[in-house]
Amino acid sequence: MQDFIHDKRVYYSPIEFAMAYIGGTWKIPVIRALANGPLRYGDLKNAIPHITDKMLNTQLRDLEKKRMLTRTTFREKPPRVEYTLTERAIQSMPAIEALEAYGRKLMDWEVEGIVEKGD
Amino acid sequence: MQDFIHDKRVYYSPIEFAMAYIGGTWKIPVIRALANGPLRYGDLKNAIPHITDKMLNTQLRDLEKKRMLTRTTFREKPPRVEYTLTERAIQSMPAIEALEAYGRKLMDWEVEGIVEKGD
DNA sequence: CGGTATCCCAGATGATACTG
DNA sequence: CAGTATCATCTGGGATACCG
Repeated sequence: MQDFIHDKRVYYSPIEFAMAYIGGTWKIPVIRALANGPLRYGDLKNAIPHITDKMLNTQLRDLEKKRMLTRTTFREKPPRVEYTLTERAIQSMPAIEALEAYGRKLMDWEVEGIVEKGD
Repeated sequence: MQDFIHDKRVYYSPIEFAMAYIGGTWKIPVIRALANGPLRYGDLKNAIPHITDKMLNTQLRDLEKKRMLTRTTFREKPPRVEYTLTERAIQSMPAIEALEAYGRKLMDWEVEGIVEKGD
């Protein structure tokens, strides 16, 4: 395919472009945590093991900029902030599930020590 | 899920583990280039735009170590070396295709400037 | 509660040149 | 043909501390 330019960056394939949206260590965990409905910052942090404030913040800002989620502030006492997935993010689910299925297969192979034809 | 330890590294999910096998800029391009059958180093380099010798080598060694492909040397004149995908790599195709489909969707959305509900 | 601000490092990637 | 070697750079992520 031809190169695709977006936001001053060059992508050599649709896959590379998709990776900009769901790649990295934390984007998929964040998307999955929000899959069943909006969550607040604190809930999100509790739902994602090992994530630090810095990484959660960085990822939330980046995902918002990429229009993968929206940030809604409710003027309550105390103020409440909710994060909600957009259609863009919801559409990534099939790819995420395919990745997970493949990851499970790889893990099973490692654990069972299976050696296939060609190894 | 519980943490998964492999080769002295900790993985928090099957997805993270899958990414170790097909993540990064060059692993998927290499796997796809070999999808229709074995290729030699030079053919591989020609088939993958923009890749440098260093990155092609690094990825071939890494993929070989992860048993995603095999390296076969034919004692001919001049010597010939062929790279062939293993079953592990072939099984990654569904995930790769799902990623590509999602990437194309994202590209279309960017180009068409479509704004979905929630944006 | 819901974040920001710094500083820092390792590993991934790139540029360039060289070799059996 | 099929690689290695070196050096430079860029960026994700961690540690730590602070703020309205």
